[in-house]
Order: sequence, then structure tokens, then C-alpha cells
Amino acid sequence: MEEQYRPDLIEPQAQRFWEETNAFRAVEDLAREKFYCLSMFPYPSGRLHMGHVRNYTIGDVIARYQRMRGRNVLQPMGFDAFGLPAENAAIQNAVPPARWTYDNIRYMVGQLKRLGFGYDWERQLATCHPRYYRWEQWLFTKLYEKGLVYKKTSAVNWDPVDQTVLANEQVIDGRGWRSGAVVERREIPQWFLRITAYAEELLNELDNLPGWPEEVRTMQRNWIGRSEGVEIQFAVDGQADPLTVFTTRPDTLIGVTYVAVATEHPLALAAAQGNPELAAFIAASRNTMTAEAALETMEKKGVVTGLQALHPITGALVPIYAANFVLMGYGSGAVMAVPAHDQRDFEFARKYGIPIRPVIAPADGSIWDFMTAAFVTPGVLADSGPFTGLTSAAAFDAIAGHLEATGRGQRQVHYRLRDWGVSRQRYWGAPIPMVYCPTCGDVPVPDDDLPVVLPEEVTFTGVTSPLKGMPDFHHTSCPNCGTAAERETDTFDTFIESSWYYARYCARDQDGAMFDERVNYWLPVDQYIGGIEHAVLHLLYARFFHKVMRDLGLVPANEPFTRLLTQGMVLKDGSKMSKSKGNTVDPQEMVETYGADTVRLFMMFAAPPEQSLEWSDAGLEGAHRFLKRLWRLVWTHVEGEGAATHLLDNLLDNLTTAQTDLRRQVHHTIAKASDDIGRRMTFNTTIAAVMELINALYRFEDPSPTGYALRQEALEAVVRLLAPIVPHVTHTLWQALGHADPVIDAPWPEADPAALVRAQVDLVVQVNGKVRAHIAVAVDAGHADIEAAAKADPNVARYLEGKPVRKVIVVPGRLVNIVV
RNA sequence: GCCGAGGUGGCGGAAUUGGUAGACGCGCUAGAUUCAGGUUCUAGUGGGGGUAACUUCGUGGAGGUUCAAGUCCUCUCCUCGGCACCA
Repeated sequence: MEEQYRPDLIEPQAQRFWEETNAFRAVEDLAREKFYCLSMFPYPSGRLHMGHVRNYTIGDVIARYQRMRGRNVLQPMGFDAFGLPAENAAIQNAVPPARWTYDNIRYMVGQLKRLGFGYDWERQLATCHPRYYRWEQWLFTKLYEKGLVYKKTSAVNWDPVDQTVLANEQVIDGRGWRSGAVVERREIPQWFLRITAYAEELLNELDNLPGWPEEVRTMQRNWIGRSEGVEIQFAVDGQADPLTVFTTRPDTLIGVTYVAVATEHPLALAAAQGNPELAAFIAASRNTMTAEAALETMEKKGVVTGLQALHPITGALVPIYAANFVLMGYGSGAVMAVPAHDQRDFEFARKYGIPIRPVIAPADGSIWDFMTAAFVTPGVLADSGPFTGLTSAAAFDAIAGHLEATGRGQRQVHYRLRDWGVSRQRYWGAPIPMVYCPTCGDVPVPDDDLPVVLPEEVTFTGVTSPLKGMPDFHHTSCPNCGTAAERETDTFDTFIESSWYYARYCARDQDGAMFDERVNYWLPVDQYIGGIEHAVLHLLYARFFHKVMRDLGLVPANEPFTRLLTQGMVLKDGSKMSKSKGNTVDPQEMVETYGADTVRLFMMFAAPPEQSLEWSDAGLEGAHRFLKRLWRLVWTHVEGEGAATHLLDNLLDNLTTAQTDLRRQVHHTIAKASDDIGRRMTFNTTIAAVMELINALYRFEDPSPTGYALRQEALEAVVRLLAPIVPHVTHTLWQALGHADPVIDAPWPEADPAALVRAQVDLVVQVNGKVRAHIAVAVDAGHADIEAAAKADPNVARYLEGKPVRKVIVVPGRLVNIVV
């Protein structure tokens, strides 16, 4: 054993050992309990960032811990390889996105290996490879057959100068990032997946995910947004077709004083003919982005259409406004408005002088000032004809029943969740396998013709997808009738690829099917680890895909991820590390300077995994110092005392106090570390406990054979407890402690209950809730003995003097509180 | 705007079930080691008062419940994440 800790020497040695012994190759074995540990795969941007390192260290720690617990562990890694940055790089550097992407993957694989992550590299996948996306194309055609795919128009950000669709990210302050032109909202036909068909199950199954953070489940519940209400038909004066709106507050229906429709609504467009003011408003409303945050914070505006709607109960005529806050794509593109009982309606009504008609009074009989704000809570109906006096809840049923009886409405359950638009007007994505035939219409590409391969040798002449200018790609023939037809040039949303990759890892070399029987062994994923920013979109889409694939008989289980750990961000100087802020720290530089173990240790020590982590160069050096301290301790033990073994079992009966204390701390640390890693996943406190033990070992100067044996036991525990976190140094130290088998296969240490027993406990004595003394009592002391010992303490007696004791609270093992 | 999370020493954080606030690390101070710097070791380290024993204040802010509150309740301020075409 070397005297100096040299990560630059021992880390490559350990990595070579793992590689040569195929240590992390996962083999299905029905006789063994499996553990599928998955970290969210990265986008191959070129280099790993600290967020990746944190994510993958957490995953690796869990995987290695489960392996030491005896599980058959699968931990794969791959690349979410389609996406916008590759196109940007292509435009900037004249490199085809495919080459740029594959180069990046190659580099990042090297970085991941240098960090010592225990992946089964034989299962590595890249979503941009036809072998991968072929199966999502196939799945899409299956979903088309099942009616879970449909086409409708939907809003996009349109750059009128570049003549292209922009991602929300590419719209900066309402302008295209390259052209600087004011971005318009435009409705174009797109493909949708009917995720709403699974809304109920996606919502209900959240209750069966105890291994998910409650915050994530709450966010998904709110995102799905189930609401019970009534769909109401308003007849439009002078028109045949009624206007349909949905409301969750039918009790306020009598208070409706106007109706609002989207500016793209056919009613508004028709009314705009011969109404220049309305036409101008509609045109101006197109200059808004499609992002919800932008829509919600913009100024609410509207213009009268001149049309009037017939109130379905009172028969009164109310004006129909075209309003910029109503979106065509959501619901029916029309809403009823009750200014007295909805704050947004209230503000709109005040702005345009629309009457405010209160119909709900506070249930407690108090008076509400309807000129100041809307009264939005449920109450008692007032001024509502036959419904007057009913509570909001009773009125909900009465009015809904009345509407149903008169054929003007029906109770319905609505979801905030919208169907998933999967069309992207971009090049670097999986082609949508559809053909447009002039006679047959939309035709899915048959299985035999899959995959529809994305041409990879392309040049970007501008910002538009090169596919549009590649006749070889989009000119084809109809799979049905053989006549000339056009291929779809839109590609899939990249969330499609990340919605099923976890299952493909189980059978990634299977080219005859999407999956095979191996998914039945490995799925579901036992532990999934990734950023909290994916709490809704990715994690909801993946759950949806899983259920769809389950219904096609492709995968087992109802849910894809049994347990979920959402890791926090890596910050520097209080804000997220990003290139634009210039506050990034390159993991590779840190690994080269201090070694992978130091970086991993710091990442795990600096904060609990779910919280954000503040980067600190000094903290990193502290982690390095600790590893040196650990190394020196083992070195001194091994080299200084030789390899002589003294069997601890024979010595346990005659331990000194110091020896008993040390051994108790060893086993206490084992118990705490096991709970912290296995149950709580608070790796920071695991490390803190081991640090305390190391500090105790430095103070434990005992040259006796018993002392040596205790030190050997302690160091073997320490090395195994740290093995998942710092696998390289522990690999070497485990050998130095005399073990032939690698530490990755060493069993996780067990705490000896006998070592944890203590004769006395320290109690805190409080008087009126303030700490006045510390006393030591026998572990089995009764309340009376404890109380007597507490009162006997001189400082306690000082506070009790001359005051009658009113109450004594004894919390066993913790404290005594005397109330005077 | 809506949904979610967070706020504890100079800094990162600990306090797991309402029961000693500040574990562990960083930083800082002092001492030892060293030719020196670095390294390493030892001790100290929330604010105020006190030689000390001890005492008092203290977990974003304001109230409340309790023998006891960082932890529970009400209100409030600030920071961060997501909001459907960034991944």
C-alpha cells in the first residue's frame, strides 16, 4: 500500500478492474431479486455539467448500495439525442446534427467512465438511431389504429421573416431570436396523442405511488386538473349553431352578463367581416406567444362582436366579446363570464363597462362590496328566481338538472390536461410515420416500411427544416393505392423518445420487436432519479406511454417508476449554473485535479439530494482532505501494525470503557448509515456520521491486540459504508485491509445490537421549558428515580426553590421538564 | 397569473415521531510540526453579559396552540422551479 493517497493512480486501476471483469453487466436471473436503478439520460450537449454529475452520482450510490445488499442490479445509460441544440450547432458550424450528436456522445461516454459510474455499457442507446426510433414510429401507427392519434389545428409561434415555427425558447420578448421579427400566433394542423383518454387513470394511480415525493404527485394532480362542472349551450341570436361553454360554477349562471370567445373563433372571424375594429383587434391578438405564462400575465383585452347570446335560463340577451385571454385550442374556445363572482371577469367587466350582477351572497350573512372585487367563494343564491336561497352546492345540482331537463346543458367532468401535440416543424427528430395520399387521405406507414429513416447527411441553408427541401424524402407513394403521395415532414416531440427509453434498456438489442420477455424481469424501474424540473411533463408523458404500452401487452405493471427521487439543482453564487451567467464549473477539470471520488463525495456531502446544492471550491478541498485522512488512517493501521489478525470475537468480553465506546460508535454508525442510505436517501448525513467515526478513530490510541481488532472492524465498516459513494478509494482500501474479493461484492455491514446497548443515558432537565441541567441516569430508571435525580441537581434546585411543582413531564431517554 | 418548493451561525448544512437548535464540513482564531509557504495535528468558534459557574437573546416577519415549536395552525414577505415547442 502506498503511503500517499493518489487518486490519479488508483482510480484508473479500479476502473480497469471493473471493465475487465464486466463488473456491471446486468444478466437476467429469475432466481435473484432484481433492482432496476435508472437516472434520467442526458441530452448530448457536448460535455457533462455538474447537474449530470450530481444526478448520476446519486443513481450510482443507490445502485452500488443495492448490489451490496445482494440485489441483481441493472443500471443503464443512454442519450436523449434528438433536439434543438443540434440544429443550432448545425446552422452555426455547418456540421450535420447527426455527426455533431454522435461526436458529443462519444466524448460524454468517456467522461461518464472517468467518473466511475457502474453502468452496463452494453445496453447503451441513443434515441436518434433508427434502431431506436423505429419502434416509436411503429407504436404511433398502433395508436393510430386504436384511435389514440388524431390531427387538429393548434397554435404555434410563427416567425414571419424566417417563415418558420419557433420554439418558446426561441421567442425572446415577443420576437424571433434570429430575425428579431415580432412573432405571431398561427394555427396549423398537427398530430395529437389522446392522453386525456388516460386522464382518470393517470390521476387515480398517483395514490398508488407511495415512493414518489408528495410534491410531485400534487403537481401532477394539479396539472391533470380534474373538475366537475356543466357544459352549457348558449343560443346565438340569429345563428343556427349554439355556443358551448364549460363552467365549474353553474350556481353563478344567473349572474352571466357576457360571453367571451377566442379571437380565432369562427364566430369572431365571421363578425370581423365588415367590422374593422374587431378585425384589427383579431390581427393584433395574433402577436402573442403561445406560452401559458405569457398569456396569463398579459393585459386582458376584448372587443364586442356585435353578436348576442341568449341566456339559457333567463332568456336575456348578453353581448359576445372576442377576448385575447380565451384560447381556441382549449375547450370550446368560448367561456361564460360572471363578473360578480370571478375576478378575471370582474376586471374585464369594469374595464369595458359591462354590468356586474351579484347572485351569490356570503353564507354568513355579511355584506360584500361588489364594486371592489368579485365574491368568488361559494355562498347562498340571491336574486336568482326559483334558485334563490339555495346554497351554492345545492344550486349546482338544481341548475345542472334544469339545464339537462331543458336540453341546454349536461354535467361533465373536464380536465385541465390537454391532449399532447407531438408534431414539431423541425429536422432533428424522429420522422412522423404518416403519408398524405390525395385519394386515401392520411395513411400510416406500414410495419414493413419502417423505419422512416431521417436523412443524416444534410446541410442547413437557413432555419427551416432541410426535410422540406428534400424531394427524395417527402415524395413517396401511397402504401394503400400506390399513387404519388407526400410524406409527413414534421418530426416527433423529443418527449416521445424519453417516454419509453426506460423499457428499451431491457431489450435494446432486440430488432424484431419493441421489447421482449426481458421487460417482465426488469420492469418496473425500482428507483428513478432526475431533476425536479421534470416533475410534470416528462414524468407524466412517460406514465402515459407506459399505460398505453401496457394496454398493448408490451410491458408489465401499471406504473413505470416505483420510486422517484427528484434531485435539486447545482448552484454557484446562489443561482443555477449556466453558460449565459458564466458561473459554470467544469466537472472534468475538477476530476482531473482532485479525482472522481472527491467530486462524488463533495456532491453527496454538500446537501441532501432533493435540495439545491451550492458549489464550493473550498468544500471540494474539504472532501479531498477527508479522503486523505481516511487513507492515512488505513495506511497507519495496515503498515504500522502489520497484517496480523486478532479475532475480535474472543476479545469482546473484556473491553475497557474506551473500547466499548468506540465499538458502540462503530455499530451506531453502521445503523445510521444503513437507514440514511437505504430508507432516507440522505447521503450527506451518512457521510457526516462516518466523518465522526473517523474523528473518533484518530483519537482512539490503543496499541493492544484488542485495540487493533477493534480498529480493523471499524475500518472494514467505514470502507464498506463509503464504497457506494467513493468506489475507487474504497476498492483499494478494501484490498489493503486484506480482502481478495472486490468491495463492490462485499456484503453491506450489519449493526450488532449487543454493541449498541448502553448502561446509562444522559437526560436534559428543564424547568419551565428551559434547560437547566444534564443528568446521567440508568437506562432502566423509573420515573420516580429520574424525577428525584433531576430535583437533586444543584442548578435545578436553585430554580425550584420556594416554588410549588405543578407538573413533571418525563420523556424516556430524552428529558425531564419540571413546571413550577 | 396559476401550481410546487425553500428561507436556520460568516458559508454549505444537521436536528428522522412536537422534546438539548447549530451534528458534520468550510471559513476563521490560537498552539504544535515544518527552513519557509503549503501540508498535517490539537484546541476554540451563533449574538450579548460574566474571570468562571452560569445567564440572556436567537431558526425570514407578525400572531396563535402547547409543559415544550425550526418542527403544528393563521396571516405575511422574499427567493427558486414548472407552466404544455428548452431538455
